[in-house]
Amino acid sequence: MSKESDIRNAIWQLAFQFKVSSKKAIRQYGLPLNGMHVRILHMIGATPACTANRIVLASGRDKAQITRLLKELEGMSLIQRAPNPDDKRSQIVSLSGKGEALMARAREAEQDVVTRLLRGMKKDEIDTFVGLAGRMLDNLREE
Amino acid sequence: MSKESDIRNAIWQLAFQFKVSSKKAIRQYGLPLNGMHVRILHMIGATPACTANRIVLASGRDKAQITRLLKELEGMSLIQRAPNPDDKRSQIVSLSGKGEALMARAREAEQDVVTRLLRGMKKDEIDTFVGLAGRMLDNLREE
DNA sequence: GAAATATGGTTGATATTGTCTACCAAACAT
DNA sequence: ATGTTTGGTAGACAATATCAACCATATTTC
Repeated sequence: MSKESDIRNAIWQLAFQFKVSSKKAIRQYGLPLNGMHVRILHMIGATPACTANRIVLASGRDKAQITRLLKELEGMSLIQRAPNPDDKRSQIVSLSGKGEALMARAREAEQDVVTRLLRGMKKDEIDTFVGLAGRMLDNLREE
Repeated sequence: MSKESDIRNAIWQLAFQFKVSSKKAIRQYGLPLNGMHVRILHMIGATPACTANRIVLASGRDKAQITRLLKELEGMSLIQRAPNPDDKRSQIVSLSGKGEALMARAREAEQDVVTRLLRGMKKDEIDTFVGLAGRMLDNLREE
């Protein structure tokens, strides 16, 4: 198997299995969230003055998709919106109290998966992996 | 940002961007294939006595999904089926002449993406990444 | 200051990928 | 011979992704 196949398979298989494991963990915790919900909630929690556009930029996803996801999260009362003082077109979204509580549980669920993922790995190996992944991502984005 | 967030983001963002770039390349080559089509065709090309079940096991995907994908590829005359001499329930699938030709083009398209992905990276860095990814994948599968 | 262009967000429509269940024929175990 | 498991298929639905068109607002240009 060529180098090309190796790297492609590695990324493809790892990402899929990781997603499946995370989804299973979220489900086992009884959380009413999908993968993208959790990802978006993490971003909202970690981003001051968070707007839909910032999530679009940070995630690389289509703005239509992000708009829909935010609507679902709003419908579940996990986030709240406030007018953006700097731009009448947009709103600042933030986690609601319920959203915060739910995200705490989600973090636990995901922590379990990451612990399994990284078992037997040294800190510098993890850092190496993240660093290499970052460089590859940068390479792809240069276009 | 915690170690947990780092690794999760790294895998998530890299996999997505890689998929998007690959899809774009396939499209630019004018190939009538989706991501999963290309993946499956690769597997068929690389697997002697290939059955649906072997693809299910190798890819981790649902057998219903694999069945549908194979049907689509058959419909596009990219693969052909022959009775499995060892098991009357299953068929051996292989690339047709047309499938071989199309896969040659797909490999070119994907080669371009991998070349960009790996730009500025040494062979041992790539091997390290693939090795680390493999270990993580193994960790997740242990359950 | 008005007009043109770009941007943030929304909606509609559709495509692609994924998941779960039930079923049938065949293979395997008892 | 019977019961259980397996390979594959089909139905139904869920989740994720993409593209286009639109509106209100912001920015740029003249």
